Amino acid sequence: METAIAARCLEALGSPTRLEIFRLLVQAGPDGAAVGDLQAKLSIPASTLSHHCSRLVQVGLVTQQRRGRHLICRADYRRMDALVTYLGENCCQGLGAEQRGSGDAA
Amino acid sequence: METAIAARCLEALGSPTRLEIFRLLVQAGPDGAAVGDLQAKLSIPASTLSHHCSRLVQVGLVTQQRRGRHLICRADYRRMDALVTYLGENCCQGLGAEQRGSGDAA
DNA sequence: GTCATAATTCGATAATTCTGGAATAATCGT
DNA sequence: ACGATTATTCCAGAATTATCGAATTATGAC
Repeated sequence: METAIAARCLEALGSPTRLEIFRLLVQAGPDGAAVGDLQAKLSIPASTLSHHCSRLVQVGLVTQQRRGRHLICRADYRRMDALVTYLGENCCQGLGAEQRGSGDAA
Repeated sequence: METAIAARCLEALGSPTRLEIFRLLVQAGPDGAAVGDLQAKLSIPASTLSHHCSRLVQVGLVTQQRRGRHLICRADYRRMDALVTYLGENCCQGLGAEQRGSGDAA
């Protein structure tokens, strides 16, 4: 993953609301969650939520699929994994992601 | 790590310039790098760079230490590791950080 | 076609962040 | 003390992002 792309993903996740949205989608698992479900849990106006969702879609962290009147959102684990891998390789003492954590804890 | 803190860290890294600063500091290793060194590599005005650096310091991803006229910056691996762990545990299919990456690459 | 539901897009305002020149502070060498 | 170096803080303007009501689009049910 290129640095510019990583930065865009990080920025997308760098909002409390959007991070929470993404977390909810991860919790929802492969079935995903409709925008309306997210709205019910987050209690924010529909238009605001829609903007946040499309931000996550734009950077590829979330995918959307129409299902009738519902728009199902799903976390794109592939993308997220690439981001975490990028951070592990570029921002963590130069170790690959697989080796972290073996040092001193706390 | 709390979600609110994680979001702040992600936002701090979510700028191409700041992500590059952090990467440079990781590359610099334990010796760190002076603000001036960063400026030479990034070619941005001193005041702008200073703002970006303090943003990273504010969220705890970077520490600073005076050494004579130089202000040495260092990546705080502890903090970064906590962030990556948070992402692994909360945003990656519910797997702990230790299990990622065993699937298909690409 | 009409109505209800689900979500987006429009449009405008508020708030925040980014940027960088100028002034200031801190430190060192002489 | 003076000058040079290093970096911050002050300040203001530019640019971006956030918020959300109202209007619009899309789909399904009848």
